Amino acid sequence: MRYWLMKTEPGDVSIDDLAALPEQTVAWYGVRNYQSRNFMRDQMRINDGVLYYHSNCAMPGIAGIARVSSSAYPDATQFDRTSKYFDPKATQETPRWFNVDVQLVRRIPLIPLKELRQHPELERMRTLQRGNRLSITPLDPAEWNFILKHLVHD
DNA sequence: GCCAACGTTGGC
DNA sequence: GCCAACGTTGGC
Repeated sequence: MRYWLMKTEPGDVSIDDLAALPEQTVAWYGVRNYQSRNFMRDQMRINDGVLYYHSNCAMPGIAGIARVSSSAYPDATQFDRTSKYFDPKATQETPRWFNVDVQLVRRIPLIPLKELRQHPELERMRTLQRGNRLSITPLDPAEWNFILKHLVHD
């Protein structure tokens, strides 16, 4: 079992949007970065833990706990000419982009980025590294445990 | 295969 | 809106 941090812009799919979706599940469409794609396609398994992160907004931080709820399959938006994620080089026979489904486990009071940076236990977290822009990053089990034990308050 | 130009990310 | 960081593209 692995753990992941997955970024979303709340203007796109916020934690509240996710909670309102059928099965509280969203296809993690639109990833167009090979490293992030490979994490989904090659390493994610059903029930992996996910920290649902709000980025590019007034208060960036962890907004909820989720889980991987499907294995990877071709991202439908790459074939959709009307989508901004359309990829003319992708075909049904050889898709380029894959996504998993992500299902909400629970919303939590937001853990702001500013707070994450205050804990030495988390200083090596990929997402906190200078210059990191990956929208999907693996988490150490120790980081996951620390966050759930010490930073999530009901 | 190099690398400059360009586009995107995302915190602030 | 700014801008640093970094990934991708494409000419050569």
